[in-house]
Order: sequence, then structure tokens, then C-alpha cells
Amino acid sequence: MTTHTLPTSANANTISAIAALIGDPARANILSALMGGKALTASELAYCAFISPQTASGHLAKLVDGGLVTVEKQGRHRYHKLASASVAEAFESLSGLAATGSTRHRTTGPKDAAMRQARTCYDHMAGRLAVAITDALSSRQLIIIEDRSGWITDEGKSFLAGIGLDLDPREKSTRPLCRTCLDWSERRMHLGGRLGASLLQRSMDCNWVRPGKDSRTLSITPGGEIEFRSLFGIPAEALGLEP
Amino acid sequence: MTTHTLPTSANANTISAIAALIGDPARANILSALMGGKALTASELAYCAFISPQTASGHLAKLVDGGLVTVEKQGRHRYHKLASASVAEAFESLSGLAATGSTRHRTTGPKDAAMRQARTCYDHMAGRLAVAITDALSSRQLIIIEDRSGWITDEGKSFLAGIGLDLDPREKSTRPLCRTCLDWSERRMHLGGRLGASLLQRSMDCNWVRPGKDSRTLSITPGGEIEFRSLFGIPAEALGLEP
DNA sequence: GCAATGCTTCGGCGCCGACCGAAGCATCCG
DNA sequence: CGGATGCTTCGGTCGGCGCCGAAGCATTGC
Repeated sequence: MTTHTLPTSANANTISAIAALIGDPARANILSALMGGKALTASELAYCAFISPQTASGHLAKLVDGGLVTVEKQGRHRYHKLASASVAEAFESLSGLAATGSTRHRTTGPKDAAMRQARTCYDHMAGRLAVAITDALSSRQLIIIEDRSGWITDEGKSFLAGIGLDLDPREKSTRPLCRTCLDWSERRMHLGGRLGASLLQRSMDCNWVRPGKDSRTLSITPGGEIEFRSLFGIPAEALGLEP
Repeated sequence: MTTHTLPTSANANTISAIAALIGDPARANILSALMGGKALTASELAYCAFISPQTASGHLAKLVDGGLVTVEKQGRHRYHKLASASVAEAFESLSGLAATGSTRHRTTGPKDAAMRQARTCYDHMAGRLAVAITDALSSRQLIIIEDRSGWITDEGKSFLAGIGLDLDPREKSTRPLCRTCLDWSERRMHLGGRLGASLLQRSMDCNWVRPGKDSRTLSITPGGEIEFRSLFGIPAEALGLEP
């Protein structure tokens, strides 16, 4: 790679290199698909991004080279996933800018509506549902939200254990238990961290939500509607139901 | 602008548009200069980014159009600044990726060293000094850092008032008082929010730090060394002094 | 008024990079 | 061992964008 080095700050250069990676529509689509948290193959990503496999291959090579994506070989498949949670965070913060920054592109489309309702954010939930869950837990004092972080009260711990969440503290604790993440569509906080991750896990295990077609949206199942209402007290409109 | 619209998610498209704005080295340099928090003219930014004024003008038009930068006309000068704190946040999170992501570009240069020592992060301090201040306040229980946010204890309030910080709660309180921000160079938390902003303000007013030439670095004055050591108990090595 | 300064617009050059067709490896299957 | 599948590499085309010189507006100052 012969990036002709301008006499510029080393950092601004690498920042622009990273941003340029995200700055291509095809690669942004790939990353958006990977924001679903799952590891996907090159062909699946090509399909998501509406490009040919060989073009996707080139893009993926660049993303891997740039450290945004990691790849794992398994037989004749190569599974790609986001390199780290901080990549997901940076992508989300750009989403936030995209939502507020330009008033010219108004959000449209049914796909977008589904995304706003519920989606995955790397390994936890985001969208109206996630914000409603956060609000519900917070208003019942099961968790305390303090600006950007939060913690789980004793009542919260037993409540969460009661609905089957595994928050075993012996898990590698480099990651904070309860963290919040700014939701770009709702402009509100939703739960991240280990709590958010295991909440999504449990919701998938219990079939309360199901992954949508574009690998980032989530659809709420009929069973999920019942459980979210009874367990958390989520109002109907936050579940996308007409009143 | 004839961005030929692919049949892609509206969001991924706008995200890539924003990222592409940051993805040009010249524009990244401009944004980096604006991360200093000051409003700068087009010529100054052209100088910072090592480009001609007319090229800078084109870049600035794009940044303004994309909502990352706002411009204010004053006589024959046009002052540009970052559009919001969330733009600064997104830029910082990309900096974080750049610092960890690619192991190929190693950081070098005296300018980079100065940046790591102390710099502005939109409206507050970052770098080794900022992290040391945060640590010092935290270890003396003047502030409590909880994951990503924090609060000021009663002792902290009187201490901060004692060194002349104005944290009047009547100020428009849309902004959190005490927030932390991940430092890309130190990989540690430093103080942001209103506390961070007024700490920087006070440090500038008292001439403890002075803005460097490239508008984002800060240099610690001799008087600053004394005050940081005596007031906060910052160790010498965190001030960039040889032991 | 005229020159000087700050900035933008226009025109044209040059280059990088995204794209796909075709071919080349690697792996799995029967 | 062929043949099929998943993925990558190569080659060539082409559109877009960054860049600067020169000219065009605005504002200030003499």
C-alpha cells in the first residue's frame, strides 16, 4: 500500500483511513449487517450489500486489513464479524450523526421502520423496544441509570434471575455489567454491557424476538408481546401495536 | 449532489456519506483542528490541513452541507466550528479505533508526543494530563467515577469552588455535569461534561496551559506545573517532566 | 473611487478506487 | 478423482473526486 504520506498529523491520517473504510456505501452496508453481531460469510455479505462476491471479497479484505473486521476460517467458509465492541460503538456514533446531522435525507421505508422498532446493536438490543425495556426496569427501580452507566439493584438482581438471566459475575469481567448506549433512532438510552447482551440472548432463546431478514432488525413474536407486557409492563405502543 | 441511490438501507447510505466526509485526509485534518473547540477561518484551516484556500473552501462547503460543521459570518471572515458535541464524540471514537485498530501505522513524531501529553477534546482536556487530573480527583474522593459517568462529592464541590471553578447549576442543564470520555491515547477515562469544560476554561484563564500551534495540542506552562502539582498532586511524570 | 484581503466558483487535469468478467485456488462431496 | 461450491486474484474500464490556477464576488481600508 503506497499511501503517499502527506506532512500531516499521523493520527488524522489513520482516522481518515478508518473513516474512508466506512465511507463506502457497500462497506457501510457490510458493517451494518455485521452490527447484527453474528458472523457472516462473504457471500451473505455480498447479498446484503447488493454487490458481487468478488467485490465483497475486496471490501472485506480492506476491512480486515484496517482492523474493523476479523475473519475466521471454517472449512470452505470464512466467517466475518466485527473486530470489537468499540468498532460497533464508533459505527453507532456515526449513525447518531447521520440521524441528526443532515436534515436532507429523511428516513423512509418499511425496513427503516422495522429497524426503529427493534434491532440488534452488536450484541444487545436497540430501538423502541430496547428503550422501553430500559425505561420499565428503571422506573421499577430494578436498575438505576446514571447518565451513561448504571447498576442493578438487589431487587433487580433477583428479578432478572427470576426471568432466567445468567449474570454470573465469574464471567470474564473486563466488560462492564450494566452500561447504556445512546440509541440513534430514539435519541434515548438503552441497555448495553453484559446485562444488555444477556437480555438479548434470553429474548432470542425464549423466542420473544426473532432476527429479521436483513440481519439487524428484530421482529417481536406474539409470544414476545405477551411476555414483554406481563414481565416488564411494556406499553402496547412501544411494541409497535396499534392501540 | 447526484448520489446515485443504491437499493440500500437509507441509514447505511447516510452513514457512509458522513464517514466519507471524515474519510478524506484533508477534511480529517480540518476536523482535527476544529476539535480544539475554537472557531477557525477557512484560511487557518487551509494552513492546518496543508492545502490551498480554494481546496479548503470546497472541503468546508461539504462539511457544512453534511452537518458536521457550522459557519458563522463575521465581516469578511467566516468562522467555522464543529456543529455539536456529538460530532466531536464520533470523531473521538474513530480516533480510538485508529489507535487500536491498525498495528501497521505506528505513532511517531514530536507533534504526536505533544498531543499525547495534553490536548483539547472539543471543550475539555484530554491526554496524559487530563487522565492524571481525573485520577487525582478520583483518588481523593472529590469525584466518583462510575464506568462512564461520575458525580462530584460535597468535598469535591467545595474543592473545585476553592480553585475558582464556576459550576453554577443554573447554567443550562441539558448537558451533564460530570461525564467521562475515553481517551484514545491513554486508553483511560478523562473528565468531560460541564466539569471538564470549566476545568479547561479555568486552566486557560490561569495560564496553566496554553494552546499549541496546531490548535489542538496544549502545552503546560511553568506556572501550570507548579499548580497542577500542588493543587491536584499530579506526579511529575504525568506532566511530561523527566524525573 | 481603487487597491487589498478573504473566500468562493469555474475549468481542467490526473489519479485513485469501485466495479465486474474471467480465471485461479481451496475445500467439500459423491 | 471429477464436479460443485466458496472465495480470491487479475485485468481493464470508467466514474468520481481531490487538487490547483485563474477568475469572480464580497468586505474592508485608504
